[in-house]
Formats: sequence, structure tokens, C-alpha cells
Amino acid sequence: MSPQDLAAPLFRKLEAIATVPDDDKALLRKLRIATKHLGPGDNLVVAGDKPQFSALLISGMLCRYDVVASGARQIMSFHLPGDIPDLQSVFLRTMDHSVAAIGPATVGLIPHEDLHHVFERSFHLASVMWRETLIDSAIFRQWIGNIGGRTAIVAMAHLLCELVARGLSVGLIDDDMKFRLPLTQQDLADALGLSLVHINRTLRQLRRAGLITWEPGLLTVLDWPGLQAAGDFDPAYLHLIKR
Amino acid sequence: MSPQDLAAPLFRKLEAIATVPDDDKALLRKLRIATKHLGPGDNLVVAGDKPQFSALLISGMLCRYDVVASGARQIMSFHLPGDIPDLQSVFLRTMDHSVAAIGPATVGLIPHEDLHHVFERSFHLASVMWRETLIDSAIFRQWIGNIGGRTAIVAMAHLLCELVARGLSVGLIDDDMKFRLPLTQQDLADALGLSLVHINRTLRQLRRAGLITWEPGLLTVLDWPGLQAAGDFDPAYLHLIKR
DNA sequence: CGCCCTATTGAGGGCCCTCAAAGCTAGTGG
DNA sequence: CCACTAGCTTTGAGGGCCCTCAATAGGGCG
Repeated sequence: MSPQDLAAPLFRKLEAIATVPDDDKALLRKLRIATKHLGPGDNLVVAGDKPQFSALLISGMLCRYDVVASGARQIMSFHLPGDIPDLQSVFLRTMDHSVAAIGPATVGLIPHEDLHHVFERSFHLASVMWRETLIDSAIFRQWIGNIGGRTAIVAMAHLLCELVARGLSVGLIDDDMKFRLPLTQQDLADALGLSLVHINRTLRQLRRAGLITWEPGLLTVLDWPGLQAAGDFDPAYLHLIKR
Repeated sequence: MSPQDLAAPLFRKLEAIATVPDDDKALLRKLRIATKHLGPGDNLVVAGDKPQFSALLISGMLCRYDVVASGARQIMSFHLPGDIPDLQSVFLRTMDHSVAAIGPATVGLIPHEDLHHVFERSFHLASVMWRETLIDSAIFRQWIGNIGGRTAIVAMAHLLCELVARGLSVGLIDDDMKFRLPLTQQDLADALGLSLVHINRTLRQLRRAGLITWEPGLLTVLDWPGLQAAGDFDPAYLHLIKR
């Protein structure tokens, strides 16, 4: 795969949220990107690491997580192709959480040095990427409200809505509303702070309500407006409209 | 109060996390800052607003919050003097949450235009502020783990630890470990996603364990290491060490 | 003094947890 | 081709953490 192809998911993502002039694209094409493959559950970085690279997700799915004293794994975000989940490590040297693959994934490692160079050369690109990290923040905030203020079934519907809305925005879902997700029910449990058993019962409720079907690796949305209503979902926080 | 005095909490905050050269300080001193006073509960900005200013908190306390469908208020962060909680609105035009005062507060409103000018002139300052928003992100992530993965008493201890650690870093707490906080128990309930009644019982447990005393408006930490242990607290995520 | 907001305590109930066991699917190797 | 294993999913039963409803007490302020 050529460097251009590697950067393609990044362009698609950036153009979903901002306008990217040609000279900025030229700068991005000069980034040195080293491909790396990850197996299911493999850690990309671990809390305490001081990485010299940030990872652009090319295919598959990543999550950020941390482990609390009780031993529970708390997932704080899921990432789709085009995301750079640990972009923060350019400015915060020590990782305060871990990043791992959900299912098999391919990432492109970009040296911090290169990113720093790009940001200094183009304040516009820096601000687009800054904006990117601020949208991450908005997603974290929503996640807090989801876990703290909603019941299991509403929270589950909201989480699925977020994934679908983001998947739609980067073209991962066709009109058939089928979404290939390597998530296990344990992953959902760790994300919502609920038990595996309760996740299973909650998914069954959503299935019986005719909103979704769930097979391992494949989410199908049967009633998109209905799912959004069930999840108290308003996509405004994803800031998908270009400024 | 002169502009220099207004910017003082900002300098203190920035110097807690980074080195700020004199020419950057000069840039910051040129910011137009308009003072505004808020009463308890007053909204600074509301979800859906498109503000033209960002607010530097000068004195008092702010929180970010959102209201979910059930009517519950979910607080996603507390802010201390020196914070700029809605700095994001420079890059994300529409607010996806609200910011309100906890108790009486004074803020300095800074035009987005001025901030943009500063960021373009000094990439170093932009990156320090970017870093600032990334630390906010880290706090959100920790908050997710706190609500999703910890029991009420551990979560409460953790939240208090975070406030104390941040208060210490900006000089709001003396050696006596007494911290003036205008928080009510309802605020803590909205922050932790728990009921007011349970907050009250949880605080009583922490008091009886000899870790803190709690009077309305005044938190006293009796056993700082003990509180950190009770809260499963590791301050690394606050990134208080200068890079 | 009376009002309002906050804090405190009791009692009963529900959402979600833990423990446990069985079914299902895919991959492996004989 | 099929036994075997490992991981994920599904379902049942009982229990605990935290919720809601309710009432009293306390404190600041006009």
C-alpha cells in the first residue's frame, strides 16, 4: 500500500469535519507512516508508556481503556478508521490509559516529530486536528452522561447510535444499515460499566423491540429513528457539520 | 482590577503545567478581558449557544453539565480559577453542553478573535492551551471510569481527591488542607450519577472513617494518603508535571 | 418570624450484580 | 471426517447496592 492509500482514511475523516486545502494535503502526504498489524486484544500502547509515535487507524477497530482497582476494565471510547486515538501523546508524553485492538486492526504509526512539524507549518491543520481532539472530548462527556444518567437499555441504544452515526459519517455503513463491528458483548459491558449478563439481556430487549439485530460481528439497524429515540440520541455532540 | 491581575490566575495555571516565555506572556497581556459576575447556578453558556467569547475563571467555581431525557442533570467537570472551561468553543462553534456557576463566581470573557490571534502568533502558546484541553480530556476519561467502574464510596473519594489535587496545584489549599468549595451535596450527586440520599450516606462513611470533614462550603482533608487510597487515586492523569 | 434551601435519617423496592451451567461456533489436530 | 478445545452467547436464580418516597432538622435571609 502506498503512502497515499495509507493516508486515505485520514483525509476522509478530516473532510467529514473540515475543509482541507491542497497544500495541507501535500503536507500530510509527506508524513512518514509505518504500517503495523494488531491481533484481537493486542495493546497498541499501555498506560505509563511514553510513545514516540501516534497511530492512525487504517482498518479495524480500537478502544481506549483503563483498569480500575477492582480489576474491571473500563472502555472509554471506540475508534473507527481515520481516527488518531493517541494524538494526545504528542503533547502529553506519558499515557494515562491504554489503547488496544478490538478484533484484528491495521494502524499507521506516525512519528511525533513529523506531526509537530506539520502543526508548526500549518496552523490550519493544527486547528483541524485540535478540533478533532475536542470532538473526542465531547464524546467522552456524552459517555459520562450515558453511564451516569441513563438506564442500561437507553445507554446501550445511545452507544449503538453513536457508533452508527460515526460509521455513517466515514462511509462504513451502506444503505442496508449493516455495520461490521468486531465487538463482543464483553466489550460493550466494559464500555457501559455493566455486567456481561446484563448486556446480553439488554441486547435481547432491543432485538425484541425490533430496533436491531445482533450477530457476533454484525450489527443491523432495523429502525434507525426508533433506535435514536430509544437512546435519547442527538448527534449534535459529534459536530459532524463542517465549520 | 487591571488586566494583569485578571490574567494572573491564567498565568498561575499555565505555569503549573508548562513553561511560559516572556514574549508569550506579553501576548497574553494584550488579550481583551471583560469581567462578569455570576450568582449560584447562573448559566454562563447553554447547550446550543454559539458564543463569541471564552471564559477564564477568575474566582469561584464552574461546572459543565448536560440534562438527559429523564430530567437528571449530569455534571461532567468542575472548574477552578485559571481554567478556561469553554475554550473549545473557539473551534466547535455550537455548545454541546452547558456551563454554570457553582456558588458565586467571577469570569473574564475573552473574544474568540483575540484567542485565535494569539494562537496564530505563537504556536507554543497554542500547544500549551491545546495541552490544557487534552488534560480536560484525561479528566473526562477518568470520570468515566469513576462512574462506570467504582462503587459509590470509592468514586466519591476519587472525586474529592481530584479536586484537592487540582486545588493544591494552583495554590487554593494551604498546609491545613482546608478547601473552600461552594459545592452542595446535590452537585456531588449530579457529578457522580448517584442520588442525593446516597451521597449523604457516602459522605458520612468517609467522615466516620476519619478521612475528611464536610461542612457546607468547607472540605477538610484529615488523612490525605488515606483518602487517596480509599479513592483508588493516582494523580498521573492530571499531568501536573511540566514537560 | 417565616420562608426556602440544604442536610439528615428511615423504610421499602427495583435495577443490576454475582454465581452457575448449558449451548453454540470456529478453529485445531489426529 | 470428527473429537476436542476455547471463546462467546444465552438463560436461570438469588442477593446487594443504590433508588425513590417520605419526613424531620438545621441554617441563612428578608
